[in-house]
Amino acid sequence: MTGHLTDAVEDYLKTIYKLSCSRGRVGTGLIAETLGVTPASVTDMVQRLSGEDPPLLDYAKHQGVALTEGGRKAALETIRRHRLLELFLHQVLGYSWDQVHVEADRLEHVISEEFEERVAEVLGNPRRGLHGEPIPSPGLEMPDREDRYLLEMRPNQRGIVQEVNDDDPGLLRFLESQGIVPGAGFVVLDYSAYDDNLRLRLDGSEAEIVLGASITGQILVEIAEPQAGA
Amino acid sequence: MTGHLTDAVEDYLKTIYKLSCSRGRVGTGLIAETLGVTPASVTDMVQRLSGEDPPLLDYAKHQGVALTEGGRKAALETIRRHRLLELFLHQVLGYSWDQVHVEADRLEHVISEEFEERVAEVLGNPRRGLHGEPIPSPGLEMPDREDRYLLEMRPNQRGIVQEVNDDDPGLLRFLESQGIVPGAGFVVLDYSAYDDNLRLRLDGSEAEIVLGASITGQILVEIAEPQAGA
DNA sequence: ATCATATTTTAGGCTATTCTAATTTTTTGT
DNA sequence: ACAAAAAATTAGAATAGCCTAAAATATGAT
Ligand SMILES: [Mn+2]
Ligand SMILES: [Mn+2]
Ligand SMILES: [Mn+2]
Ligand SMILES: [Mn+2]
Repeated sequence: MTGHLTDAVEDYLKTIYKLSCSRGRVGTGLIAETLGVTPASVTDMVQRLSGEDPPLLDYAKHQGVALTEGGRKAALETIRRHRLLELFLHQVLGYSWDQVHVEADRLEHVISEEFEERVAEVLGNPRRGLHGEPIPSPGLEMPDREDRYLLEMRPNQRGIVQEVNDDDPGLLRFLESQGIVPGAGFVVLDYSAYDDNLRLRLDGSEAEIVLGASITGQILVEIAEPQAGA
Repeated sequence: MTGHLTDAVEDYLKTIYKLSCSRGRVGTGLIAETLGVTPASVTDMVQRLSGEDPPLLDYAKHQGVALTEGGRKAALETIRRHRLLELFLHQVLGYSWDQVHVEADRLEHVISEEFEERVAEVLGNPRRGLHGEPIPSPGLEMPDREDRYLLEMRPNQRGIVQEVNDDDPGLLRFLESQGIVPGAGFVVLDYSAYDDNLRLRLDGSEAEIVLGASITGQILVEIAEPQAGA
């Protein structure tokens, strides 16, 4: 019986899911930092979650944690709710794209299956969230993605913005003001090895935009290999 | 500083508000029964809430509790959110009127002021909830009401349904099927002193409906004193 | 290989909420 | 007025989360 998961547990699982996409196993320190709690609290929680009836985490002392299949499903369930809620808050209640995350982060733990289904239907069963995030299917399948960080791009490469990190409202407002939103096509003009700045131009715009690594590391893109004739 | 109130505290205040509308001070036993917890838990909670910086409750041992002005405001804030949410779930997400209460009872503790305001706006700043409940104004004013229980009515009196108790889904489905919804006018045909049954006929309907006291005690009505000439 | 640093875990505590069982207070019925 | 019954309170304990400070373990640099 997977009884009900508490808000805290859902947030831990969600966080571990996201962190283990890049790195493999995740250390308690990183989880603590991401969640804004102390490492001691994380150790405590991961020990509890790895000792459940069907464990949600795979944990060994000093080895970090990984999600079990059950933990992964629970994480994806919460992520689906979160992303549907963000879209809903924007499209139905008129929230701006920098406001939705905080509200969704609380609501995601409280809505019923029924609510989730009705929201999905009102939104037309979307596959992408407000910031370009893929939304897990109702059956909790998550598409594999080949997106790269804008950070990795170099001059003359073309790309299309796929997703932007949504947990910094200030950054989101800036990106929106610059037209850097999912779907926007662009070309990289210049790369500066000293500070990792990228200079780029959005399709259909004259203006050139210079972005530092702390921004380009938050943006996922699809890189279009440069056409032979150009 | 009234820091954030927990879900449990909000539910206690809401419950005490409703109970103290009929009776004056409320005993711990009644609160316990309504909330589905033990009397010991209630004693504990009311002692905490009456000992806060600005107390939310006025409590004296064995004397029951009453809300302070702060407690009343907090209760009305939660009640406003609850009733707006019920309407929203019905009108925007298509919930039926017997489904909304349970969902709203969880969401009411989690939505932000922003969410409340946007929902109110989408709904057109309604004054009445889905089951006829008055919705406290944004400034938390609650209209005085003179509604009576259907229970108290006698033959030949006419009335208009104002509000039905919404915490029993089965009853709500029954009432809807009979056309007993807020706004419905009716006349009382008969009263049986033995079992307190009432027989009545809804305006624009031929059918007669017989209701027992366990139902008529859940329905608030406005009684139209019988016109002189009829 | 060894020591210094960084990371992780343990130990001990705190708050909020609830429970059960025991006790106290109030109410009621004679 | 008094005992029995009902209601309320206290005492003691559990669970979930979180914290700080101390101890243990791992890493990595000479
Ligand atoms: Mn988000
Ligand atoms: Mn969350
Ligand atoms: Mn309700
Ligand atoms: Mn509630």
